[in-house]
Amino acid sequence: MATDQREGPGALSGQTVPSSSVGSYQANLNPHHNPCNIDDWSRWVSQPLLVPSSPHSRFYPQMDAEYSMGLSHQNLGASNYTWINHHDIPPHVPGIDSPNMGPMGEIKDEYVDEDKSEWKTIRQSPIKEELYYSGMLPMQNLPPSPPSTSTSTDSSYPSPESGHAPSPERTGSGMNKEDTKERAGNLPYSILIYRALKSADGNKLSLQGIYRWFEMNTDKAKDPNHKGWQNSIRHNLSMNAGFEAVKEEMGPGQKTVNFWRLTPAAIQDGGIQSTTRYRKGSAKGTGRNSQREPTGSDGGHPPKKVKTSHAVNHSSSHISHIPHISHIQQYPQGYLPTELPPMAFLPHTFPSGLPPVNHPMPRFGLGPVSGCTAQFPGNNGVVLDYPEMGPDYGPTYPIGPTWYASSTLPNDRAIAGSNVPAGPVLGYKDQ
DNA sequence: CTATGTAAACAAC
DNA sequence: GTTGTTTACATAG
Ligand SMILES: [Mg+2]
Repeated sequence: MATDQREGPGALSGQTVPSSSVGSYQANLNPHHNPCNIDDWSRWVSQPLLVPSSPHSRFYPQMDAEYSMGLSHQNLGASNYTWINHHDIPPHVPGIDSPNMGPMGEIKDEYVDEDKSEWKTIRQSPIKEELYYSGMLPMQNLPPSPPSTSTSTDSSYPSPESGHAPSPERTGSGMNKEDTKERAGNLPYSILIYRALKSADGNKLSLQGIYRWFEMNTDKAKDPNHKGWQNSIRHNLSMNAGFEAVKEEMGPGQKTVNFWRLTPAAIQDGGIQSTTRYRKGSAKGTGRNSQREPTGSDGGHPPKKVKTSHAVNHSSSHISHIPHISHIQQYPQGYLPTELPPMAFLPHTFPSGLPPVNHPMPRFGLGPVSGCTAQFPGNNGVVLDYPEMGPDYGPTYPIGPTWYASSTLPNDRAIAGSNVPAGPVLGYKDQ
């Protein structure tokens, strides 16, 4: 069969934590806010969390009320990601069962380092269906696109998104056909890819990012009927001129990452065109305003040269002082991650030893992230730095005026500023 | 014919 | 093994 072995769920899941401030959730008009449709936002509302001092901590966490999303660690192991998605876990009711409350409701004041060795055993979980809000995707935070005055003479797809983000759900009963249709349903790959990129910051995503998007926003990745979906995606990316590959340098000497980006034309015309134009002698679309990728030669060829761009600097100028942090590193150009490496959602094992709680996390692009830590050789700990007030990803605790550490876990070396306005300034905790 | 999905060969990493 | 490019084949409309 020699089937393309590249299919199937591999590394997955990018994600984001809804960043709200204190108390209850309310519509966030912040353009950076990720309006993902999760059925019950209240479950993700920041909750007061008293972070106890840890003898292990090198920092000096204050006892100020801290807000955590109640979910934390991400394992950035090299492989075998799998997210946990236990629907059997009762919704977390803010205020009722605080993470720091014991079975009896008592507040735990003892911090116990989590045993990460345990994570490995937890990790093995089949990817369940009906995950969260598979249908939706953020179709906002994009510069006002010019009216889709599709002037192309060729067949171009009508602007896919008619304004609204497909609603989530399909679990259980409700699911009107319209939903099925408007969702990522049976739309062709080219359009889906378009949507994926369109929804991404900078209209670009890595191949893996696109895969992830498909996994969470379409059925292609789950449905056994769609076998070579990844192959198809690649095929479309390559063949459709509406998608271009761009190399992005993450900094001097650092690795360059490849992204697939929507062509300006594709964005302007409000959509991409048919990927069809194989046919050896198809003089179709080879003409001027065609968005077709001109067919050069014939075989499996050297990857086309890709354009190079640099990450944009969205950083702020000032940096807060970070106590007890060494190797403070600021990305040369204010590394604004386009997206993060694949991450897995692991159940949050509370320090108190309570049973782990697996929150269904929204999974998709990292729009609202303004900064993040890099992957550490050997381990984990990526921290997302959100532009909004509030903690970043993980059970942060203050280590300074505007800085928060992701946790006190020995292995979580990463820290990031939080209330810092879009400060992609990172620090490493002394090991 | 056109558009789309798949498979697959094949090059370059 | 992954990422890209491109041809070939099948099929629906
Ligand atoms: Mg292309």
